Amino acid sequence: MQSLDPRQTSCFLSAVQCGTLRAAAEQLALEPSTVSRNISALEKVLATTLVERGRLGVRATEAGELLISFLSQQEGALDLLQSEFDALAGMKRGNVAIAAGEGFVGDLFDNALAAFSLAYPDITFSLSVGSTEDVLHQVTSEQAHLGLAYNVPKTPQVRVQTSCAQPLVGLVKRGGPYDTEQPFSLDDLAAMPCAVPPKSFGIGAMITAVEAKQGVRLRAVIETGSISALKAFVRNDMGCTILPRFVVESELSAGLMVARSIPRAIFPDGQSSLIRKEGRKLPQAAQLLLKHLKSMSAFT
Amino acid sequence: MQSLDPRQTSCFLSAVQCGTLRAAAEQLALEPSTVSRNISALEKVLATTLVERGRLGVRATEAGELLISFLSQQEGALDLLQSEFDALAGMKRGNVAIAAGEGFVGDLFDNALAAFSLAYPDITFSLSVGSTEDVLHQVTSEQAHLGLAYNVPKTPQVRVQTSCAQPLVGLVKRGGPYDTEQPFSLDDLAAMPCAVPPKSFGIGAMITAVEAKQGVRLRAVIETGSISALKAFVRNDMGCTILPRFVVESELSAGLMVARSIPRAIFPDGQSSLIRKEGRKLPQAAQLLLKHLKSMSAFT
DNA sequence: TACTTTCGTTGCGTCCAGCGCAACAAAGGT
DNA sequence: ACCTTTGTTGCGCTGGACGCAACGAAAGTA
Repeated sequence: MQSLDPRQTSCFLSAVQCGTLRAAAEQLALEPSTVSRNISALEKVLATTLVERGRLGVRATEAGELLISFLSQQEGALDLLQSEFDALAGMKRGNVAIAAGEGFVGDLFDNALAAFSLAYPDITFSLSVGSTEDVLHQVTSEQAHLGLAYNVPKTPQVRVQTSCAQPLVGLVKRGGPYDTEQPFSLDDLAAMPCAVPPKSFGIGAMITAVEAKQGVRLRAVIETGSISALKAFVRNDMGCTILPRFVVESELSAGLMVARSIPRAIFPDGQSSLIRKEGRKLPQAAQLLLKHLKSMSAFT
Repeated sequence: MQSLDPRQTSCFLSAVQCGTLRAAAEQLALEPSTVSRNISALEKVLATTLVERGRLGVRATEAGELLISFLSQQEGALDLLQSEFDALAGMKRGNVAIAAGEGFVGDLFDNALAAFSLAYPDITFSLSVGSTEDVLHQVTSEQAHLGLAYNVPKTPQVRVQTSCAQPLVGLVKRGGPYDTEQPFSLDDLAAMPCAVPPKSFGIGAMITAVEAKQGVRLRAVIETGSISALKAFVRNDMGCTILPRFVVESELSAGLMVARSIPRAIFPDGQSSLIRKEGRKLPQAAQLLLKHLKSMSAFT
């Protein structure tokens, strides 16, 4: 009964993920020859070909796909084992991988992670920031334990742990030329330059849907996934952006910008959601964090 | 995300199985210092104590028990992966473990394994020979993939893949003093010396049941599980033995002995069965062999 | 109580398995 | 036709892992 050498399997996984042995070598800080040899050794141990090789790089064979799946399951099982150890020892330790829309980041740190880290100093985090699509993908592919996103589409693979209606508001510089000092009508919005997120973001998708439904087009001067850029757009009085209120709590408090509501007839309420993969057993640390994330502004 | 080094885990498993590091070292052909270091390294990687150490040796901690369980599951998953590889590649390779009553051995080789091995030269076999009880145990404890036995009792753990009614016949030397040249009555059988298998054999159990029911006792001069011995008993004209016909096909063809039928009123038909453990997923090679075994004389 | 035996551990020296480097052949791109 | 990038292989180097020896601790025995 043979067993698998972690150095060999990590070379294999990296190679099929990167697409070439040389890219894998770079990722692993090894030489291509090392990666090549380790994969060959693994193929010998398992007596099967794991990758197709060529000038265009490598691709997993069907057997390779089986091994990827096996290793993924094994990693999950090892995570579980580790968290069982942690639970057993009464220690709260581990790493939690979070994928979040950038809009959540301020809220996440201000209203959750700061206090949590104080209580559990041995728990670490991996935070990746991206679109609603990215968050969804990270959660379903088990690269992230938890996801924070806006307007997550319903999918059987994802369990919405908690969510909250979060209407979009129009954000402009207080007292600037775009500040009409009253709720925005669609005409108001259409008349001024806007900065919006792309469609892969929950907000961007919603804006696109409203444009289609209302037969109107916003003057999207800037389209970006960067919340900082959207904020900077407003801060510099270049026009208006449309975001959920919780994204800019601190800027509103500081009086840098004002939020004007938009009638529900134009923009129905969106949802901010805390998600996890359905059926995935989370390590202890992630389960602990789950409870704390409910105190975020996004969910109140 | 750490992973487990097979050298470390094998030292750990051996130590908890053997009870001392020194015994494990001996088993693994290593030095005690090596085993000690490997276990310590594993504990460091997992950040938990896996064994309690003392003058009386080592014992797994609760965390250690979790790891043992994990490694066992991993080994099972790896076996399955390997057989998936085999199936995928269309390669006919692997080892099939068979447990059989000795009576099946001739039939097994003559009518199944010879042709099968020609067609699949890379498939190997482990054959253990024993009683019906032994066969049953080997199959249910997954030491054997397939079992060949006579009069297998019904049990939910066992699936009978194929079976066939196989009446017992009286076997005597052709033309010898015990050859009455007509079917045996119970009195005939009781009057001559017999060689019979023990009760743990399907045949032996059946004989015992008939003795009880008919209120008669055979002169069991020899009781043995060795089919060769039973045949030799007849070949030397020492008396009669009682077996299913397929056990002695070649001897009958060669004219060395004759088979006289026994009325069903005395011995109801027995069953020869090909069995496997219910719910166990068989490797590809065993599944292939399964089909071929149906052509044995025992099942026609 | 004193001595013996067996346990796991640690210091130290040795060595070879696995690495990096360089060069190569093959295949796709320009 | 030439260039670039791919994966592979020969060869030399080295440090990680091993064996050996000795140690301290704990249980067994006389």
